[in-house]
Amino acid sequence: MGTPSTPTVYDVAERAGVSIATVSRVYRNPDSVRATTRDKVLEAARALGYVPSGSARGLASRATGVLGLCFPDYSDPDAETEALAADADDDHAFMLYSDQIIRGMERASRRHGYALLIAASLKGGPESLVAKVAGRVDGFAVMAGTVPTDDLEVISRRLPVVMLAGPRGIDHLDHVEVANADGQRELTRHLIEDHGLRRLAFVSGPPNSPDAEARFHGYAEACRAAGLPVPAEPDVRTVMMTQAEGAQAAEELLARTGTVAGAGTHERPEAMVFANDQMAVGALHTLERSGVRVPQDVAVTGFDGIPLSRLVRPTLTTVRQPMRDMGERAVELLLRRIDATEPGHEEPQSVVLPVTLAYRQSCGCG
Amino acid sequence: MGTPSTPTVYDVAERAGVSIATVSRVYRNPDSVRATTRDKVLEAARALGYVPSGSARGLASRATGVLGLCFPDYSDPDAETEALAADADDDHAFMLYSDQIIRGMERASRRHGYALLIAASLKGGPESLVAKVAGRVDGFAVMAGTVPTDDLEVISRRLPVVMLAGPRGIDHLDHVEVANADGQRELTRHLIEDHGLRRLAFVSGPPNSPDAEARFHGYAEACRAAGLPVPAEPDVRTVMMTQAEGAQAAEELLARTGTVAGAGTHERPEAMVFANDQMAVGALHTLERSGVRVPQDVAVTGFDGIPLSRLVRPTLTTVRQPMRDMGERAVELLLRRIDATEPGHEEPQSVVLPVTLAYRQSCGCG
DNA sequence: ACTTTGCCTGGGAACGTTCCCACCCGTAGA
DNA sequence: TCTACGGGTGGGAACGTTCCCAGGCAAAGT
Repeated sequence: MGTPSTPTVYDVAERAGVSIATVSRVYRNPDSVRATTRDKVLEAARALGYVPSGSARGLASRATGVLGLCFPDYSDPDAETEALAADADDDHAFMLYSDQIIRGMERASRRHGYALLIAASLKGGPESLVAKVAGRVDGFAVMAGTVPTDDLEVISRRLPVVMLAGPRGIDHLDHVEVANADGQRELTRHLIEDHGLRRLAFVSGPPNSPDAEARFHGYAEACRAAGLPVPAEPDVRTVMMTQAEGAQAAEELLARTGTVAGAGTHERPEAMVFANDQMAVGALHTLERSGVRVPQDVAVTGFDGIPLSRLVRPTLTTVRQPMRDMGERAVELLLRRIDATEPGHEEPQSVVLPVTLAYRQSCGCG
Repeated sequence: MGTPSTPTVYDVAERAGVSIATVSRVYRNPDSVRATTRDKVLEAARALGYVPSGSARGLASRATGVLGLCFPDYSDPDAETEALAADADDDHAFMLYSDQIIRGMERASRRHGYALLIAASLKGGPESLVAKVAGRVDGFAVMAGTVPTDDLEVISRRLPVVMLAGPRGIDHLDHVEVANADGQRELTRHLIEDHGLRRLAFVSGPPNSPDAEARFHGYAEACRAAGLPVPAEPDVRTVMMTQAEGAQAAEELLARTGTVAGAGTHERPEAMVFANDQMAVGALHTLERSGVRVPQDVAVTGFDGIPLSRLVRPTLTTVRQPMRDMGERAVELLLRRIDATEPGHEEPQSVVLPVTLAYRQSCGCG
């Protein structure tokens, strides 16, 4: 009694001389309360320092008004390396994917009256992360590889989940991705047809990276379309797709140059096509050190369109991904499910966002 | 009852043949339950697709495990203008302040086992924003000018609130800010002493911007220290501190050059000191168009250290703010309050983060 | 064989809202 | 004057957890 640590509807009701139902109404549906009563309540609330409990409300109304986003741990291995092309302590000026997606989701959420709960996966306890978010939102988006599939399977039975940029993994989930194959195909076509390059090499990531795989397929398709030999496998595969690995991959490709046992002469590729910008940037450094000129001696391309791609010299030809749109679309998909008043489970929807090409110096354009 | 839309502890308990208390224990304190029992429960939960309700938990335990952040609406007037120095559709590659603070807070929150709830203030309903967040978190940070002071006053009586980068407004709040005056003073000293400039002009924002005011004070102090006339007011004031206004301010300063009625000859300033980077960048454009060379004819400096400041030509000398640290410190302050087991209200704490100077081309360095 | 000591587990009261229902009462229609 | 109607309000049952308190029971101590 008296003044408990945090005032509740009861306290406000008592002070205003009304029932708790009326207090609730004042906040939920102001128009249904007579003006004078409303003012009394508001005044009491102000005096008491009353703030409605989101938890209690969420419990009673079975809706939180919050959307969630789970993304991978920020600190990627390149976090520091990235800085080498810029002021040392300025690297945090660049946005990561997650930042852009956050921005997109935040915008869209806000527009629809939702708040956004974000949580990066902690290597430690996977369960803790999801559990924390899942129980607290009306629906959420997951960046690929953030949440164990098993957990996702369970959770997605209870609330809307949309998968971002990944393999759809669980087949009944909505998901949003970018046109990886299309982008890579077009970029490759550009190298072949517009620049007349013939000997290409593709550097990919691990086989379990759906993005990298899709890009490789686009690359292979372009080769087939141009009548070039169609590779069954990427020329090089890396594990983490980092700058360091990209540098190493470039080295390896250069090393293969020359005579190769049984295969006759192996000429240096005219273009190194990387599955992401990070690797391409790493390669750029290696090539420069080796005295190989880009793009005169060899063209280099990336994928993603990270800010660094434009700062590096030569500027990197790449494929830009609309990460922000991705966030926005994710929200739309979630809301569609949430608003669907629980009736027929609609077909899982899959959105593929178009990418845009950035032709810059490293391929001979710009 | 059969299979209600969403399973609860009761359903799990029933299926596992235990009490709801045990189910709860399995999630909250696994070690307190015998292994075999635990497995039964987990198995039942999995089968049912059970996800603990965050709302219910929050209600019962009076803690949400979530920290909040309210920040101003993203879409600033310069959003598009910014792009003019870069690829047209690439402007979203740059981080805004809010992004960096989000990143900082997210990192720190995660480290301490909290999730982050973010919400930008919607011009429309101010109440709705805060109410939504406030009731749902254990404490939150507010960027200056995002939440009406009255609301803040009420809310801060109920849970920890820390003010970011603003006037502390309400005096019992913790707050975090950067050393605006120090940075501007040092930068100004640099112009005067290291470059030997004498005629400086300061372009500030509106009087109600505490940041801009603090910077002006630092500027004035440096003038006094150098024995130069101490300005009582900035030479120019803008309203929104945008690029456009910066450009206009530069024009105005140039226009003042020449004979001024009654004031004798008014020489062109040797340095234009802007209270933020946005305005400085705008000025750079104007000066270039006017054929005024930077830094030969006039030095230009900004404040903030936005990514654009390094991309623009000449590169902009500025003061970098550690926005990310700001987010981290904010979290620390919040946790301190939260963990304080409600006893003596500690003194409100005020953290001032040091800034770092970036001497670049626009002042004659770099 | 009889306590004592703990480990596990079950009971049940909060936690602070929302929302359906019922109730009161003044006004308009008959 | 009586009935219908409807805006405004109060009562009280959920909502799904957590957590304190007991109680049961087996292993260990006397």
